[in-house]
Amino acid sequence: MTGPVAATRLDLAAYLPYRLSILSNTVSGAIAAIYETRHGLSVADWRLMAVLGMDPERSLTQKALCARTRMDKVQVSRAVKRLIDLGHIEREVDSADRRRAHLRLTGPGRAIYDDVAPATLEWERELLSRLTPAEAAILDTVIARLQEVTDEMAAGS
Amino acid sequence: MTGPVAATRLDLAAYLPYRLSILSNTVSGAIAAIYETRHGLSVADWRLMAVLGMDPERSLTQKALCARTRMDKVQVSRAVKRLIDLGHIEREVDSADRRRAHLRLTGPGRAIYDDVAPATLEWERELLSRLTPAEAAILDTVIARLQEVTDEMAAGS
DNA sequence: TTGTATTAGTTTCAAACGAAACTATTATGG
DNA sequence: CCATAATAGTTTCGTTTGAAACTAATACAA
Repeated sequence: MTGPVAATRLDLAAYLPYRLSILSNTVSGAIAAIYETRHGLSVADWRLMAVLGMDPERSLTQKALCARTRMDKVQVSRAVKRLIDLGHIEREVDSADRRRAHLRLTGPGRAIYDDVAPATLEWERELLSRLTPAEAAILDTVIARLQEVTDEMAAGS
Repeated sequence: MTGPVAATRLDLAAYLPYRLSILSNTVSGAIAAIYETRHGLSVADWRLMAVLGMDPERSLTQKALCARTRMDKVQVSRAVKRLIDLGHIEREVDSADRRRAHLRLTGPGRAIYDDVAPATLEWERELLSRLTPAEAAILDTVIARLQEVTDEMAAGS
């Protein structure tokens, strides 16, 4: 095996992007099972409800939801429609600019939020309990840094 | 706002599963652009080629590819078919057990591997260069631990 | 004032995906 | 020896997704 060729061999098991993907998918899958099983919600559905539930008295536009969740506007549009049809959120057209609408959780939507949010937070706590405080702190820093760097690299393209 | 209610509010921006998902998607998206642009390959396609390229002299079955990539067998099946149609991999039925086939990169497939693998490794190196060696080492440990724990929690369900 | 650019969100359509069922082959136990 | 179970992989079909185009509304410049 020549040096140069061996040096460029990619070992998936050690490759950070792959490991991040697998870890993220496993984690998300486990949590998605919670709200899918209990309330028939998709990942996109819950993600919007999670943002709207942060401050239930405050409404958000779809554009704002896109920004907060980093989801594509089409995906947000579809999830919003589903959640309205399910009666979990409601829409109020902005009289100052009829292109947009204000969205907020309904009473039933809030009940679902109050059921799911603690469960997903508990799941996170359980997971993080396996790390030392120092590890958790560094993980937090590293994720923030990698996100910033990757966003920069993506923006530079 | 009452204590208990406020305590269970979920802040997506601080929520580890969400942050992992966003980071992973951003990273994977950037890398996927490399092989999609250069060779028209999907994430699934490249993932299989990456595994087969690790040791080109050795063949693997679809079951083995599922294990190495943690991909669903249907997804592997579809990607294998596509890669065979593209001429990037070839299949040889196992004479001892005709249910399975041995898969390996073709010459052209290997050329693609030799083009993409270094580029994706370089991308990873560039990303990791923004971490200190200590941070990178802890990240490695933490990802492994979290994967193990999440797999356990998933298996316990 | 008006034509054009931009914005916010929706719809269309082809491709991809997920769950379930299926086929071909081999393993196993009575 | 043979019926059944299990395995490896494929196909079906309905749903979801992604890219592009579209609609309605507002902003802006001449």
